[in-house]
Amino acid sequence: MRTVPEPDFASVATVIGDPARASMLAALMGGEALPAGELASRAAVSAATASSHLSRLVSSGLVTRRRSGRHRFYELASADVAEALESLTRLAAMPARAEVEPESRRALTFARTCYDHLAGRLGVVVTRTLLERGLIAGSGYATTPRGEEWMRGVAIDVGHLKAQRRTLSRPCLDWSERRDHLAGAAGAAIASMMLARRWIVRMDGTRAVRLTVRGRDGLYRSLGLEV
Amino acid sequence: MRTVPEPDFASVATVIGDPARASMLAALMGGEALPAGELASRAAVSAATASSHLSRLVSSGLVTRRRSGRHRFYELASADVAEALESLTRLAAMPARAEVEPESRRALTFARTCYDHLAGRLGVVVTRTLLERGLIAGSGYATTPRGEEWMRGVAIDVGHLKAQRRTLSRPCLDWSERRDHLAGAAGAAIASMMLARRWIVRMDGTRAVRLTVRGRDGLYRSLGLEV
DNA sequence: GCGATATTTCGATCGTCATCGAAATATTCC
DNA sequence: GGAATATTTCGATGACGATCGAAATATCGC
Repeated sequence: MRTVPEPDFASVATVIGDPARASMLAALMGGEALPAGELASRAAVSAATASSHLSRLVSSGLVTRRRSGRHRFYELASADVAEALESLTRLAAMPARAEVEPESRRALTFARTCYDHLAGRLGVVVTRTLLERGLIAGSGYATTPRGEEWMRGVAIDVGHLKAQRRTLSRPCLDWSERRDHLAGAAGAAIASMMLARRWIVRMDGTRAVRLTVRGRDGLYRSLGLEV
Repeated sequence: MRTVPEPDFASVATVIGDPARASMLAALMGGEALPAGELASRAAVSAATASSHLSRLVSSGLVTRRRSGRHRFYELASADVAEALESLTRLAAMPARAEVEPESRRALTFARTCYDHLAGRLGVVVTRTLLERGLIAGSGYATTPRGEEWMRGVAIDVGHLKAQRRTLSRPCLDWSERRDHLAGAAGAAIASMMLARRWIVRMDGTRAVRLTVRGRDGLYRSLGLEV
């Protein structure tokens, strides 16, 4: 038996691998902090079970806990966690879905947050427009000089984004559309800008976001995109 | 109970999370195909147990099987799998190691492959030199125009690399050095070039590689790097 | 302070799955 | 063909951990 030391990714994977914990992580992928009770119901387990799972998620460093009165809010610990979950999702075989989509899923497939960037049909169509306009390019979705210019035009501090350890822009597989949307620091900045300007607003209780009239207008003015 | 459908990353994580399977995957991160028996001994389990694990790895799409006589060689299915494992490793808490490193580990910490690119002290020092020479830049290790030129100079087809879906260049945390080394399509191409020119050669049975005299010379001539 | 709500701790139960040895199958070498 | 090696299948065992209800703790609203 050899005893070559290896980095221990097994323990992290075990933590993520439990169905209840995975549901909680998926809920937290919306990017918002959620209380324990909400996470319990999302995972369909008792409060007691949820509590034990949550403390494990915290002690393994995947999730952070913040107390606010009698509630305790949980949140993904970092963008690294979101990226790891995303890379696992990419590996997961996408089940073929022929069924009609239920009302509850409608909003989610139209537009939602994927941790800190935009996903769903809206995310995909915005990304396609960025490509068509030459603001991002190539299969790696690299930001072009014209793309940087555009970002500055919508008040995004590109220099600040480039200083981060994070990749500036990259594709992220959209599970409902089965196509890529834009992720990375630029993707996050764009979604953040859209939220700040109230082009999109979060719908409570889910990861879904709603496109406002102002947003429709903003997308048309800044990208020539008609939604 | 809500039944909003979510992508199923739990099942993939479960597969990765078992210690025996994780050991096998870690061994396969070396980038080479290995036979079942070898993987059984790396994971310190019986041949029967290994066989069951391996078929699960194959059916979940993480690993591919190729038969060659009475052997069966296993290999990571794609760079996506390697990237997912890497992102999990980044999340795994690195244990503080104060111990003297045993001989068996020496070669591994000096230079090894991390799936398809170079890691270890050599990987880190080459990466640092690329940064100092301005061939890659920023905390995202983006390839610069001068970097592309340098790659063409060592017979790497940059256009081909850019056409891939993969990120051209990005950092990857080195678990033995606790610093980043270069990964992505460019990192893979450089390691591949070094192997092809026999600047480095694989040491059998491990992920370790050895720097040849020719390699020392090549690194000096192409990068001015004295190892 | 008191009832209501949110969360955690405790203790017990139960199912799943990793594990192995033995036997079966496949392939090579001579 | 027959012995040796590589791998898989089968069946049985055992351990870990996910689960819950009940009780404990903490906070809020009044």
